[in-house]
Amino acid sequence: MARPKTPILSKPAIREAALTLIDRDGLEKLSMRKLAQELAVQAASLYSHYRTKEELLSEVAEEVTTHIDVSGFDGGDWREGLVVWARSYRAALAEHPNLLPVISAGPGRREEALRRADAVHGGLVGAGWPPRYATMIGASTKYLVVGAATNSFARGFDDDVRVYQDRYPNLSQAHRLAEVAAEIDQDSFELALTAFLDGLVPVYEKVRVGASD
Amino acid sequence: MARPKTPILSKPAIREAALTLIDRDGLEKLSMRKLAQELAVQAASLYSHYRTKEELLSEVAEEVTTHIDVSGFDGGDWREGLVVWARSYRAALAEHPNLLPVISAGPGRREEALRRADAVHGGLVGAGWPPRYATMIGASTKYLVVGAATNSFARGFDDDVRVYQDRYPNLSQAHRLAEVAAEIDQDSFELALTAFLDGLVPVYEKVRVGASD
DNA sequence: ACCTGAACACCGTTCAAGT
DNA sequence: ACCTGAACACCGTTCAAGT
Repeated sequence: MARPKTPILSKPAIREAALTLIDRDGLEKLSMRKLAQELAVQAASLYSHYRTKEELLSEVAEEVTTHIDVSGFDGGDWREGLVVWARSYRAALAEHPNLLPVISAGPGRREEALRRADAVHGGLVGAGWPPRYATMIGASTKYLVVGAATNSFARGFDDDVRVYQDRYPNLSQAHRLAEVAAEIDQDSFELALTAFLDGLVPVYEKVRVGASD
Repeated sequence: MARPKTPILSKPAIREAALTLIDRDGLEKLSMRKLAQELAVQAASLYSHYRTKEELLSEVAEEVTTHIDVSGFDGGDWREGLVVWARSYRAALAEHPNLLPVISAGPGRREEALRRADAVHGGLVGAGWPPRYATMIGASTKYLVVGAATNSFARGFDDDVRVYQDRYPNLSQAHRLAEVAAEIDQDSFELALTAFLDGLVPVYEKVRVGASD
């Protein structure tokens, strides 16, 4: 049975199995051999569909980030656009935390990622930001999202941080992180996003183009 | 010559060689075998000094981050403290960009990282921020630094992004990134940091403790 | 205590061969 | 076109053995 009449594998099926394994066991544990085993196939068979492991991971990352929402710019409100984009971006990363290193490795050649970057840039320019500021603000917002995801989901503190409690007294509060980690992460992200956007307002007043007031 | 009278290896020498190879060839290319070869030794010999590759990398990361400066809080000015911390943090990451994944994997058990986290938290509380806000602001600032480093040094766009220029017209400006990447990165980081801190000021006025005015 | 040589249990990827 | 079996060139880590 070297070649069944109907193909066993397909790109979507391979991606799905890969993502399931990554979610369950972590990115480091994923190997082409284990992935093949999960699909009841030989490792070499995967290479009939994906040329490299890297290419496979890149497409999985693309799939996961498809639901990032850049429609918030449609109304012409740059602040709304950034908030919707940032929150949906963060939500996408939170759904598959083990995939974060792949996603944050950059959009690479991923079509959708480039389309979204274009929409953000265009939305900001359309709202009156000079192109150079649009670039910087797009980058800055991404910093916040990716940084928040990295620190939150990649576990910033060890599980047994309590060990250090008495040695570093000021951390006594921070150590409750282990218990209320998700809540603190969420609140920190919202604080950072709000403060950042509030801080941008006076800049906008100063540099915006097409202003008549 | 199974054991020379004076040891060939030492932890600092191993770390130095590892960092040199990481800087030169990238984190992924580093293997215990290549590292051993560089030190004119067998791979197994490294395990007399470090129990795992992970432990070695963790200590290299600790070494690289030693110069992060939290002294800015000494004057009681939280804004100055955060600026000094954030800039020196970013500078440390920029010096060894290939090591970024290891550093952003979290402080783990690294002593110095915990001491700095404590200093930041204590500095913010000392300046009048409620403990909960101190935690959030410390986290947020780290988001900015780590996010900026990830997007900047881990190459957010492909080298040959120009391919997409006509397909995504609004990216025409963003594509100059390739040439002026370092400058844009720097400016974006400063813009984000400044806007974030400016946005925090009214929050501070509202929540600070020990205020008499 | 520190290093060696050989081994174990893995990797990603290639390729002739089969249908 | 798609899958197999075997191979190649690697990995991190262990361990008895040597000094």
